[in-house]
Amino acid sequence: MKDDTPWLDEQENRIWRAFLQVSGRINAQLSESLKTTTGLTMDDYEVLVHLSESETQRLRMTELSHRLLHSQSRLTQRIDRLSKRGYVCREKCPDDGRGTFAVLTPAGMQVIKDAAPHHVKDVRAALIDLIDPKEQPLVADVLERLAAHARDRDLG
Amino acid sequence: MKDDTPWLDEQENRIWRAFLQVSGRINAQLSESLKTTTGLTMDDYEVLVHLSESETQRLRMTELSHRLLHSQSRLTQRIDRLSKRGYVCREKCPDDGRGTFAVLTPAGMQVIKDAAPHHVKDVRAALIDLIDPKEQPLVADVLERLAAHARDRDLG
DNA sequence: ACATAGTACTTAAAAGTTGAACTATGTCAA
DNA sequence: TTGACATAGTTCAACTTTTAAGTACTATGT
Repeated sequence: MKDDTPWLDEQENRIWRAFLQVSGRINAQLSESLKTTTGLTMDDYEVLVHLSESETQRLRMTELSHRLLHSQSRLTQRIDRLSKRGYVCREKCPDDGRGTFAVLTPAGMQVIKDAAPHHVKDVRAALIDLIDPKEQPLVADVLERLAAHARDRDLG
Repeated sequence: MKDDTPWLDEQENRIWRAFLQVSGRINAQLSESLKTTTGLTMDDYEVLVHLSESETQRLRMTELSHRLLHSQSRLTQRIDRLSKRGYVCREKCPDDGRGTFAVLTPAGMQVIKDAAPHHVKDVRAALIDLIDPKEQPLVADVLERLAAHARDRDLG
């Protein structure tokens, strides 16, 4: 490469390093905690959350894989495992013969309801409660800007 | 569970969702980019960075696994692969018969030197350049607070 | 000096992920 | 219609990570 991108300065470097650490560690801690209290991985939990938030407790496979940032084959296999455990099932999409819905079962709904309070507590302890309410608007703003940018880049 | 942890409010939820998205997407994008420009995964790159920053281009396996947040066996196998490619090698620790150093080779040093400018450019594009310099001190502060907390929790 | 416990790392098998190929269905223009 | 192409989802082989032992050495107490 031959261009003028400047190196990261002191403060930029601190941001980058801390970001790496935080995203790695928070994820690890939440996974750990979820697994011991509910037997679910973070990925499992995220699947169930997205389904539970859908009006009809169901989402198309492709839509769900986009939301989770998972490949389709990864999702196929995760849904296989979750349905073996009885937390989701598949339904053919009536409008499109190619399509499949992942559907949350009552058992799945129960599991996530049981898990949620623990999880919220962990999210607070690892993230939210460490950000002063006065800082929160700016943090939310920056994070959403980053998220929007990353999303655009993934698509457009 | 039976306790008083309050649910996440609107703003807290925005922070949490955006955080999840950002950490997932930035990681995916940097990996993608690293892989196409240098053939390294993010994990490979991180190994080489840590070794290159050590005074003597070497670190004990356990120390390295802690820094990377990888299990020991995961690191063992990653070092196996990197050493097959000639970027690192192992050396017995003279002071402790149980110990092993992972050591950066000249080829490894070269690879990372070639990769770094691309990577910095990507980090800027995905993260740094999207944070206004006026916001950076606060963001650095918050992220380091989160990192410190997560680190403490992992150890003590 | 010897047993016991603990640490550092590796190995092997199971579980999960990736990426390409495959099946089946839908769309659209000639 | 039909043929070409696109889309939804699954499958399979190669690869990576996890989990659970296993090996080898160090530290500690008697």
